[in-house]
Amino acid sequence: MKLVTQVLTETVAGAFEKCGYEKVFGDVLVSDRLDLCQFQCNGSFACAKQFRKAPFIIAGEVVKRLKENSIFKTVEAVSPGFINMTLTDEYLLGVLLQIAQDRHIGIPQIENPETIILDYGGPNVAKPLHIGHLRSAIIGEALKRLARATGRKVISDIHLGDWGLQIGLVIAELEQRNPTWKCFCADFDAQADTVAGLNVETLNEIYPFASKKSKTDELFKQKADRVTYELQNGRAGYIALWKEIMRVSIADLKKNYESLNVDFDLWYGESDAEKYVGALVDTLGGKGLLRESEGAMVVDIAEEADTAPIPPVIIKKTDNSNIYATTDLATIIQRQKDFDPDEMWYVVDKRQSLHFTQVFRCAKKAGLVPENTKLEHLGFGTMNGSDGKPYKTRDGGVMRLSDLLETIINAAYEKISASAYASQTDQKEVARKIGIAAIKFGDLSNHRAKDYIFDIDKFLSFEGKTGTYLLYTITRINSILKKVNVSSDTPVSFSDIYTDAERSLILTIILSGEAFQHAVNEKAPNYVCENAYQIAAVFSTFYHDNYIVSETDEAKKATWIALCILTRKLLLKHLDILGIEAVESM
RNA sequence: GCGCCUGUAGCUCAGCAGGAUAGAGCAACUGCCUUCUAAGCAGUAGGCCGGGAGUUCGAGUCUCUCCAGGCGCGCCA
Repeated sequence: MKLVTQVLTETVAGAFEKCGYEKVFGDVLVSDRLDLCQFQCNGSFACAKQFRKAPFIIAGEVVKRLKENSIFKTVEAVSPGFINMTLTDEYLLGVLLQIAQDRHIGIPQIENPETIILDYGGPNVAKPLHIGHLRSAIIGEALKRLARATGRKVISDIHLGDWGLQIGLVIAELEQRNPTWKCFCADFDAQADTVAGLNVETLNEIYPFASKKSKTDELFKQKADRVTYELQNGRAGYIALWKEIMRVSIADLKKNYESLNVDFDLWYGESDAEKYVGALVDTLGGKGLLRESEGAMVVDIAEEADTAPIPPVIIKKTDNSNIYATTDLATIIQRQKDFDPDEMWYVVDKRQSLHFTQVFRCAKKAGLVPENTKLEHLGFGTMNGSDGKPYKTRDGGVMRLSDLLETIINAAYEKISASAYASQTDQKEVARKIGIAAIKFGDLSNHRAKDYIFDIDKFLSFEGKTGTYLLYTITRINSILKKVNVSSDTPVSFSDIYTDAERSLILTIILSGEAFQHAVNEKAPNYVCENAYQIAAVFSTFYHDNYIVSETDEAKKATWIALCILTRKLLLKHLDILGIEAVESM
């Protein structure tokens, strides 16, 4: 269905045209002065300039035409030239009913859905998830759901870091510790020989250890580089061990992402792009883009308009092994071949923006994707501690994602245990949902590209503008529906608007479509958060002012219940898009 | 050095397709649980939107400049 502002824009644009002006001046916005009106049009000012006439006069002429329209309760020209509009209650109720009956509850659908590959998550195998991985997962998941909710086709890919030096480091360290393992023998036979079993704990411990060691121990670093190269070139023993690392690590990752309610269509990794590296090098070579520089093979991507020197992309390192630009480019070839997408979005730390500039330019230059394919890096900011520096645990280490979740979920559990409303059976599950909601909403309500201060106490309080508040609002609605014995999927109807609080709620619900539109255009889930909070807050006022269960006027009561049902449905939709699960009671 | 990003209330942040009185939450202070969950509601107080200049009828929002902070700048990802 059409957005209300869109319908009004057409109406007002028509009025401008009838008055002899141009339609472009008819843009209608949600009023920023809700005390004066619901919608406004400021086109008279620009129109005044062009037609050399006072804005107030023009607004007056347009308003005269608009008054012929019965959808307005009031429509007036206000000095110095605003056009202020307020819709009739009948009209609002009509739109509300449309939303209630719309398959997409008023979320605008795109006409020509594009196919988008969404690359987020990006964890490294053999490396425990820490809070640095949180944002990519949360933001990427929300963007995926948001894009899908507005009709787009999205294919999500976790893009595992499973093929670079980090694997070489782990294998090198394993080899030093267990030199007798069969997989390290030159004559390892993948058919006959088996690999020693690994577990997550070992892997989690070994990577930080090896990484640190490589910085001080030059010989070890050289060994890791050699292992990386040999792995990428198919040494059987290393491949077999790598497969074991992958098996253990992916199982653990799946568990972690599942607990965050994050899931991927594709569990591809850098290693899956390996088979396209040959094609990449051929293409680049064939187009004469590849050149040797300081022992490495590179592609120049600097452009004349650049305000800063942009270094070339390294395709092959001095030792002929691949680097992340290589696999990213090879991955683009793979994605183009498999899905022919219209867009590729990368939800990756904003500090990598130079890297993506290089990769995207190289991809375009080499014709790896059609000219009009959009390649976009959606960078996000760092999660800092209250000291403004990257978040650390008390002892200065990097905080494990699982530890963070546990802390918050435990706090939620304590609160739940004290509640009179929580059912005894699923308190653990309810606590988990509340904890995840708190973390996700806290993250997503910040602007994506900005760094933000992560204050764990703020999350533990479960008060104010939080994910908890949204879940709480829904449980209140659930409670009412239970008391009046009405199912949440009962078809709704609305007889009238009885109170101001109600009108505010209705208007907020109606304007949700605009919020979703804005969110998807800007690829900014924080608009969804803001809108969800608005709905919940306005509902809470309405809830506080009017007692629904005890209402004796049947028509009024039925309308209010209908409002509860619709509010609940819409809030659930917001939460779903944010990747947050609701609870029945808490 | 060059480039990118950020600077809004005591704190954490929205707002940045330019519009009429700059919004939340937390913290502080007042009220409200014998009617639907007080994880709530209502209210008070708190701002030269980093400084300066410009564009505009109109700037927190656009441009320039200065200041402060963060980040990035070839073989890690």
